[in-house]
Amino acid sequence: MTNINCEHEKEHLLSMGKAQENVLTEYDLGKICKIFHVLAEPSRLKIVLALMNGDMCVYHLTEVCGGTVSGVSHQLRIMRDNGIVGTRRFGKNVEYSIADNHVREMVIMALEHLRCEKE
Amino acid sequence: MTNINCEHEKEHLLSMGKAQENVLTEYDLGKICKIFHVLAEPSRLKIVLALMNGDMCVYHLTEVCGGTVSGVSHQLRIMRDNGIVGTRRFGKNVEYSIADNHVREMVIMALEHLRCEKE
DNA sequence: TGAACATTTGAACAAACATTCAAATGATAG
DNA sequence: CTATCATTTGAATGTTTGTTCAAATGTTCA
Repeated sequence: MTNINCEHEKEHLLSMGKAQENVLTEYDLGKICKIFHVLAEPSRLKIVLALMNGDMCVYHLTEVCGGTVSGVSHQLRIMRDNGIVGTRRFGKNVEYSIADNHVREMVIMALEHLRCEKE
Repeated sequence: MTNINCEHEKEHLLSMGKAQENVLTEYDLGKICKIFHVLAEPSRLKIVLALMNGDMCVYHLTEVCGGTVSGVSHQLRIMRDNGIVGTRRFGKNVEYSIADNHVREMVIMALEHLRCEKE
């Protein structure tokens, strides 16, 4: 690949330089993609949106989000493995919650992004 | 489905109530999932991360992110269609940029989430 | 201990999608 | 106009993954 000469080449080469300095490891890149990936599925995002209103156990989440208990549990497992939700057991029940405020902020930003697009 | 009685049932029912009030339309849910979906692919996230350092055209992005020009263009198309990046043509070249600050914030939050997990 | 409940797990199938190569379009300069 | 460069598009394919059903695990209480 050789250089091309576009009108803004100087600026672009500068951007390239910075981008190359700030490049992530493949591992970190994968980790972050996984976070987004987890939130990218309607069934899972529904669960996260529900949990933003307060903690709930699997059964209640299923009532709010629809689908089967098994399906919801599968999705919760994936979210737990990726640090999106946290769990706490109370007797027979397991209470799920949003893992941290970064997750909350990510969802809020996505909602804002959508809201702004509409205007 | 009937009610169950877990230790925190009162709180959970309250959470359920709020969650049911704040439920999104299927359309909006899909839109937001799409946003996350776009950011969930390594090839695309690389591009977004690169663009956070400044605007670039397809060729330069390909140099920074690897892969083929065709592949990068395909991904840019998807990101453009979903309001993640914006475009501007300059002669033969097309300059790509991050669409808005919400996208920036979402990525920054994901990076923070990762950083906090490490500690 | 055993019965009932809440949740998890495993396996299997169908749908979604990133990647690639080849060909097409858009734009400029000679 | 046509040759060349930059980008886009289309079609095909191999992988990934959400969903479902059935069975297993964990927990309480009588």
